[in-house]
Amino acid sequence: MMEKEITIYDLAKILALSPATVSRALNDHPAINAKTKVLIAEKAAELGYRSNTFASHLRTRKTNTLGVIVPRLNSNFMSTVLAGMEEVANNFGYNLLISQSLESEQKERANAKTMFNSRVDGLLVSVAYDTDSFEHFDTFINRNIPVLFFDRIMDHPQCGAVVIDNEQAGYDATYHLLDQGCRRIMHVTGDLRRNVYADRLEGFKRAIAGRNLPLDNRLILSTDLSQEAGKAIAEEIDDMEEKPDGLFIVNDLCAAICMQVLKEKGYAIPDDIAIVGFNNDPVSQVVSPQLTTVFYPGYQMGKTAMTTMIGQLNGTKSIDHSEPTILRSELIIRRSSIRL
Amino acid sequence: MMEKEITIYDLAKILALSPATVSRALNDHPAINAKTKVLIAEKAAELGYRSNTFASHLRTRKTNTLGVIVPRLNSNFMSTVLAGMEEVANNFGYNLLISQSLESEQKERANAKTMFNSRVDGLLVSVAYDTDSFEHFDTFINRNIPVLFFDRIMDHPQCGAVVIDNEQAGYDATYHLLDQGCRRIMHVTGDLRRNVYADRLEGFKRAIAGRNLPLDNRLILSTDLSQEAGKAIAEEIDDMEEKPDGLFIVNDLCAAICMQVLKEKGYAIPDDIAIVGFNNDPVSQVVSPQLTTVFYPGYQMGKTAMTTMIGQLNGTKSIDHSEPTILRSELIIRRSSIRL
DNA sequence: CAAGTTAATGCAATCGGTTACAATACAAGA
DNA sequence: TCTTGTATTGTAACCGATTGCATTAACTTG
Repeated sequence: MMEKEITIYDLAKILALSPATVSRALNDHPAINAKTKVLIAEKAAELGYRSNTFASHLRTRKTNTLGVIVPRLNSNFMSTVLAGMEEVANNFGYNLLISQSLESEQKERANAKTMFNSRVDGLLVSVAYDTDSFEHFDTFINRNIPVLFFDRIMDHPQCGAVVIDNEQAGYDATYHLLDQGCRRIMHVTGDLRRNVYADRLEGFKRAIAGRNLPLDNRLILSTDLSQEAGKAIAEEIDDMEEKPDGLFIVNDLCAAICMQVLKEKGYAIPDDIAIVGFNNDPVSQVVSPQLTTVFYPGYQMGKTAMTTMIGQLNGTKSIDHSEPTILRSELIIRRSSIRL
Repeated sequence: MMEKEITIYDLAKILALSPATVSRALNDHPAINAKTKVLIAEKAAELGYRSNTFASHLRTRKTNTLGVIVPRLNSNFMSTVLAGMEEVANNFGYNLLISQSLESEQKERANAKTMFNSRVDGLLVSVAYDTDSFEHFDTFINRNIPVLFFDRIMDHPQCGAVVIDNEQAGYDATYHLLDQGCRRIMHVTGDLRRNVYADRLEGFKRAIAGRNLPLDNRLILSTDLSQEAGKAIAEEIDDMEEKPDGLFIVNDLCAAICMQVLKEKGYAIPDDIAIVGFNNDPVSQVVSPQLTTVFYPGYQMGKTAMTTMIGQLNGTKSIDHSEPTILRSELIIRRSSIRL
């Protein structure tokens, strides 16, 4: 039952050729006669030959493996990103080593270390919630291993980045709420060290300023965007004297929970408070009223990031690291925010 | 900047020892003097030595990499399973090669092939929706590479399996609906080739039979459990003459959408129709009324599956393949089904 | 026909650990 | 003192693919 693994030496012996010729033929080397190539390819297929990647990697010092570190896998967005990455990586013969940091810098460091020891050819990262330091990526930079950030990026002169225009998305969402007559909009965001949250806040501020409305800092909340946070926000609103008439929470699940609690407390959505979320997560469609949100092009982001990475590895594309690649996002208007 | 990679030969030369001694010391071989080990370990740490896994794998014919194939990553359940697997794998120094079949047998085959060519030491699989054949796993079995199924399992004498007791879960959910006074329960399930769905159906039938109620086959629907399916089911119910008073849909998102559409059509939940979902997905908590569902112990399942796999690889645990490992699930009762 | 090209293939070293089989040193036992 | 045993370290042959540098045969050209 247990079949023996067949090597280029076996093929060479059977075909009365040298291992070198077999190796070159299998790699489509131009110096090898076309007929010989066919012969070797056929025999290889017949005997179920598969290249020993370890021997190959040992010799070439390339692993054909790329590391991916994400905060969590369990979001619709992330798994879509990964599907996009996987498609491209597969096409180019790369494997993916995927791990989650679970939003902890410590785990992110550990993951990075594992990736480094696995000698990935490149690293794609969406950084954790509380990551402050870049130092665990320095080892890669020092060894000339490309690091590319996506979505949650870090600013580094030698690293590429793929993002959506969070500032614009934040602006659009806020503008829409203003457009629906909201004048006192609360903005619930995440850790402002992360570009995605900081940028959305900027967009929020720009939209407010655009209407010459005052910016009330008490209406800007930095939370962990968890389900508990959603509940806490609703409680807090209920306790406020001057209540907001609009709510822009940059996470759908958090927004959905918050909306649910507000409804239980008797607030009418969207009439008392109009709500906008972020990500176009499936929950945004099952809550009632359905949640206005921002569509995040995950699949596209994954494909773009991977294409960029592989382009850089192959040296075909020289990456301009000065500016991140920016993808289009889109405001999806649903009933949670339509007041007119 | 670009640092040179250090090898055991470098260490050997610096310490005036042989590469063999260095290798053995680093692997904690008993024949090596304790002091020598310390000496070598210190020097290795000082110079930032990292073992070249390819050389090692080439020689030992082990990759320390395990393949994981899942239908999709984007469910709370799956990513929790993976977190559990990752934790255990990390502890034992294994890497994970993760890929999604996107519910397609074809893609599952492709993934399996990639895993095979990457020479994973073992494979953990939750099979796709439409997988019929086992043949793409035969290559692993033939080469004595252990294959372990989890959640969506295939019956094979040489493969282990980790599951929840789907029959019991289906029974409990149905029993609960009956207990709430439902007498005409509709069961919406997935592809009955999959154990998870077939078993839940069995539990459903057992509960119905337990009350001496008739089994109406028109009330058993096999769907793809998608969001669209959820909508279609609601339409179908609305068109029925004898409408069900209970609804057991084995997927939370599908159930949530169905409930939403039913509500729009004027049905009172749970009074007209009581609803139970499956998986304890976050959506089950944000819909109103909150959805009764079955808790799925994902983290536990991941840990158990990985522990079993690694135990088998190390030969420490001899696996009993005749019976799958069964984990406890739990019915979580929420307002969508409480009528009394 | 000799010299120079071109095309196709082979030789052998290399990548960096691992490990079977010595080899060495020193202490205990005869 | 000589033998045997034990503890430690060394030698060298792998693992399988890659590739710089020949080598050989066949073909052109002056």
